[in-house]
Amino acid sequence: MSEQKIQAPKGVSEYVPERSKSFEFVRNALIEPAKRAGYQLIELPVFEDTELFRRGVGESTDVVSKEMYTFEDRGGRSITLRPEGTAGVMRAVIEHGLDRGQLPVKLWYAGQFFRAERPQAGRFRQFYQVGIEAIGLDDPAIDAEVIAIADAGFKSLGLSKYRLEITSLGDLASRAAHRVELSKFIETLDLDEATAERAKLNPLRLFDDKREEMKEAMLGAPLLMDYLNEESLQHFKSVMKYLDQMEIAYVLNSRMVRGLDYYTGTTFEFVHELLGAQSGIGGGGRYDGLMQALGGQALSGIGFGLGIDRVLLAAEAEGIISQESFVSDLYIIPLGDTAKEMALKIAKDLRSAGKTVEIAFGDRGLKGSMKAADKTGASYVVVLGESELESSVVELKRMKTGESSSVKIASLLQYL
RNA sequence: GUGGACGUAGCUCAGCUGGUAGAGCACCCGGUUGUGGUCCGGGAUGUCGCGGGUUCGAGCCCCGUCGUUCACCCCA
Repeated sequence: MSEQKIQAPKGVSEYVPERSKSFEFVRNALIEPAKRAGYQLIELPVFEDTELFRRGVGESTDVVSKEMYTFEDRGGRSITLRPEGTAGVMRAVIEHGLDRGQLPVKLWYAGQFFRAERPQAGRFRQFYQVGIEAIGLDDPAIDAEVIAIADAGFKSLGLSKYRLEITSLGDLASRAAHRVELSKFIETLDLDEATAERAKLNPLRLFDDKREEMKEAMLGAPLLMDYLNEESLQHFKSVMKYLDQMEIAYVLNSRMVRGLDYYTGTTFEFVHELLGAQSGIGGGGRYDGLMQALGGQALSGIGFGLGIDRVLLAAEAEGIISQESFVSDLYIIPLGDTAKEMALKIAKDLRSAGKTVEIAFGDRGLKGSMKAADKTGASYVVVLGESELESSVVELKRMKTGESSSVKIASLLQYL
């Protein structure tokens, strides 16, 4: 009698063969450009002190106010499953004094993140991100490079149906000035309760409303871009200039909104055309006050987070994920127990020489084993039976052509 | 959190106005002794998501629940 089945928790994304191969491929492709630009791995815990996100991400954000997995551990501490990566990285940078050496500190990470949202296409409660952070310098060239690294990852996968949107949120002074004007404007609007509530929390949010009537109403709203001070404006112009020079296409979106409080200055988002409502495949920006807010020095930084799940979805939507199957070099079919012992030994030796070798287990018939070998896509197959054991010579069969040749077991390696 | 759709074998789905389940693919075995991909034959598989209710009787109707999915919201 079987017990009741246990299912995965609601809304998690998980990857099993064959698709796990595509996931691995996408993840590595997104990491590679960061490595080539000199970013180094930082491996962090998936849970942190809840306070880190309250202060780092911001109490007023949806992420912190209603989407965090927070619980008390056995010592009565408030723990939260990380909903994003930047805060944790900053915490670790401060804790380990990484910012005491040469700047910028350049780090990359990859892993799972958690947000208790209603699941939807491309939106999961546990999801995967690849991210980088460049901390300590305010050079606009770094902004451009960070963006270029994300873009390089998408391009190396062959993605083309996406666009890069950029804007500048300016510094604190610019934002404060704009916020006053924007709030005044919003007061002239006739809003429903929920929307008014959102406006109170963060008036910029209204730029993101998807309803046509709201888009129209916001048409005349004052734009933050027009309130940037000279320094912010120059910085942003430089970023655009560098992007132009690298021939990275972008569109200026002065109505872009980001949901995390720490963003300042250069802010960007990659949007894929084929994905539906959850179309952001990556995003990031500069954060001026974050490190200080977490008890560190007053250093600026910039980084991004790329959604592996969504990039995979996008790649599948564009039909550019190659489903080349797992291929082993050699498939050994042992007939009988002595042969099985021999097979294990041969496999072990060839593997230590770098070959991918599989063995037919379970004493199934030769025909079945051949079928199994065929399915794995093995390049070569060898049958180990009485005569082979006696002569120490096997028929090395090349699966593609069906041809085979006699090879000494001892010298198998040089024929693979 | 709010609203809509959906939930039948591993996968994709069929199942007429309620009468206790089927196809294709996949899987396993075989087609004379030890060689795959085609073909032929045979076979296993489901408490019809779960729990209640209506009914003589429910995969089909009703309620609840869990899950998936789409949109809002939010974001990767």
